[in-house]
Amino acid sequence: MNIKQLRYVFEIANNGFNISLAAESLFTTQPGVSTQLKLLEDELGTSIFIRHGKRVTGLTEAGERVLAYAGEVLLNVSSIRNIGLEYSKEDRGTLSIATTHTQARYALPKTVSEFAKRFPRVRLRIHQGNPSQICEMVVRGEADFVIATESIADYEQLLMLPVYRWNRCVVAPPDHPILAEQPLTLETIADYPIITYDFAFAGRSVINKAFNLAGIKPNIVLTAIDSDVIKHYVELGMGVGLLAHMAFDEHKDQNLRAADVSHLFDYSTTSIGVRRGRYLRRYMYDFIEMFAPNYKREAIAGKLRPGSSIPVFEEENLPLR
Amino acid sequence: MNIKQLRYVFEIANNGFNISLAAESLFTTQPGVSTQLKLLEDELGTSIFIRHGKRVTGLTEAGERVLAYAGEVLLNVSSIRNIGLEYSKEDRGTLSIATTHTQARYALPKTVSEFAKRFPRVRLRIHQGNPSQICEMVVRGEADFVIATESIADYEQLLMLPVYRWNRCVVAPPDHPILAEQPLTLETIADYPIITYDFAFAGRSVINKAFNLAGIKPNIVLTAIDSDVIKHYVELGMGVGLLAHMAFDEHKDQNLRAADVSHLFDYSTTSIGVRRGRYLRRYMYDFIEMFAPNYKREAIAGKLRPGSSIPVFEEENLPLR
DNA sequence: GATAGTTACGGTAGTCGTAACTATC
DNA sequence: GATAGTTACGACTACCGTAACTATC
Repeated sequence: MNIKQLRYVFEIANNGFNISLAAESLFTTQPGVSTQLKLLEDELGTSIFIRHGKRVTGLTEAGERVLAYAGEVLLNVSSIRNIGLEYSKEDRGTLSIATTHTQARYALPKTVSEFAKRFPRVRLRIHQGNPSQICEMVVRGEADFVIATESIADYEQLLMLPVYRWNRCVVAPPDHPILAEQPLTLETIADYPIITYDFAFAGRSVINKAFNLAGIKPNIVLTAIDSDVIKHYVELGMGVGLLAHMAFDEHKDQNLRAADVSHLFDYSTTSIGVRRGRYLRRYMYDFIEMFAPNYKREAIAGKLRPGSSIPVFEEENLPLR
Repeated sequence: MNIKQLRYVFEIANNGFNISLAAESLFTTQPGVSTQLKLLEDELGTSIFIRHGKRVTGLTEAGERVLAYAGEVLLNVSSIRNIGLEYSKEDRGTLSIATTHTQARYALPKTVSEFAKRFPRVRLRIHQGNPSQICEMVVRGEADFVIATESIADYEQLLMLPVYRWNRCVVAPPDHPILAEQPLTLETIADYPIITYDFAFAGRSVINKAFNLAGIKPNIVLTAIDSDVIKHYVELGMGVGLLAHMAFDEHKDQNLRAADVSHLFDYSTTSIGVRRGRYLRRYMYDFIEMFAPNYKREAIAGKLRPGSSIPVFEEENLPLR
C-alpha cells in the first residue's frame, strides 16, 4: 500500500468511477491507475470498486470504508506538506477560499485586500458555488475555507466558526409604491412580485419559513444566485428585490432604494468553516482573525486537532452587518 | 513522501531518537532509515529532528507537528489494512488487549475464554503494564483495547467506555484482630500496617484521597502492582491487604478472610478504551459487547469516526463488581 | 574505543508510459 | 464503432543492503 494508490482510489471515486477521467486529473495514464488499483485490491484481498465486467460503477461496502480512511490519509499528507512549507517558505503559499457570490462580492473584499497587502507572496484563490458545493470542496481538501451562511452545520468534518449575523432589506426603484408602505409587513411584500435568492442559497430558507409561518404564499417571480443579478432585474421593474442588507450600497445603487425588513425575518448567521484535522498555515489563522477578530489562533488550533470535541459557539453576541 | 518515511519518523521518535534502534524494530538497516529520513526532510524543506552533529536528540517544532500527522497516517493505513482483512479473512485476525494485572487476572478471564471459543481463529494477546503504559500502547496502535481503571480520561485520542464500578475489601489472615472490628473505619485500618497497590495503579489514588480527607496517615508498608503479590504478603503476616473486591475469592483464598470497606472509599470505574479514528474489526466490537453488554456496535462505530464529538457516558447506572 | 550516523555503490525490484488487446454500451 | 479497462513489455528510477567512512560520547 502506498499514498499514491490511496490517492488513485480517492480520485476514481471523485470522478464518477471513471478511471480514465481520474487518470487525467492525476496527470498520468489510465493503465497506470488501473494497475495500481489492482495492486491495492490484491494486497487488501478485497475489491474496492464494484465492476460490471470491466466497467467500474461504484464502491463496495469495503470500498466505502477504505475510501473514508484514504481521504484521511490524503488530508494528513497534505498537512505534513503544509508544515514543511510553513517552516521553509514562511511567507509563501496559497489561500483558497470557497464561498458564495454574496460573500465574495460584499463581505470579503475588505479582508481579502488587507490580506493581500499583508501577505503579498500568498496566492489567493476564490472559488464560488452553492453552499453544499463549497462545503464539499473544503471537505475534499480542494479549498482551505468555506465562508457561507447556514445549511453547513451538517458537515461533521467541518469546524464552523460563526462570524456575523445579518438580515434582509427590500429594494425597489425610487418611485415604487412599496417604499411608501410603513411599516412593511409580510402581507405587503407578498402583494408584489418578488425577486430573491435561489433556493439552494444563503438564507433563502429563512425567507420561506417566515412566509410559511404567516400562512402567506409570496409571488416569487425570479430567483438568482447572485445579488447583482437580482438588483438588475429590480431596476428593470420586474418586481421588488429581497436581499441581504450588505448587498445594498446607497452610493452605488442610486437607481434603487432599500427598506429594512429585519423585523420580518430571522437573522442568518454567516460562518467560516475549516476542515477538521487539517494543519493550517499561520497566514490562514491570520486570515480568520482578520475576517473574524474574535477567533484567536490558539483557540482554533486546539479545536482542529483530531479527536477534539465539537465546540458549540455562541451565536448571540455576534456583530451584525 | 511515502508511508514508509512517515513510519520511520514515527519509529525514530518512539525509540528515543536512536536511528539504529528504530531500524532494528523496523527490521531494516540503519543506513536505509537514515537515507529515507534525509529524503523526507529534503522534500519538506525543513528538518524534523534536532541534531547535535550527527546525533539525533529530539524533535524540532516542525517535527513535532509532522510526527502528529504521521501518526494519524499510520493509524489510517492500519485501518485500511484491517478493512481488507475484515472482508477477506472474516474470522481470522488478532485481538490485542492492554490491561493491568488485576483486570487480566480477575475481570477478563470469563470474557476472554468465551471469546476464544467463539472466534477460535483470532489470536489473542494480552499485554500488561501500568495505566499510562497501556494507554499509550493503544494510542500508538500497538494494542487494540486498553482495559483499566481511571487516570485514563486524560487521553483525548482514546474513546473510553465505562464498564463497571468496584470497591475494595480488607483482607487478613483468619485470626487477625482487624476482622473482629465492627464496623471498620479508616482509623482502625490505619492502626495496622497496610499492603496495597502501587501508586501508579488502579484506584490507588482513591485510597490516598480517603485517608487524606480524614486527616489520617496510613502506614503503608508494602505496595505491589499485583493483587496476588499483595495477598501473598498478607498471608505471610506482614500486614492487612487493601485490594479490589474482585481480587478476593472465598474458595481459592482459604488462608485469608475479607471484609468489605465500600463505605470508606469512593467507587472506582473500570473502562475499556479504544483509539479514536481507528477501524475496528467486527470481532472487536463483539469483544466489547461481551465484556460490556450495553455497548452496541453501531453506537461505538459512530463515536469512533474522526470528527465526532467526545461523548460523556453515564457512570451512575453501571453494574457493580 | 565503542556507539551512532552518513556517504558510496551495485544489484534488485518496482514504476510508468506506450502499445496491443478485450470488453461494454 | 466508440468508449472504458486490462495485459504486456521495455526503459528508467528508486530502493535496499553491504561496505567504507566520519563524528560523537
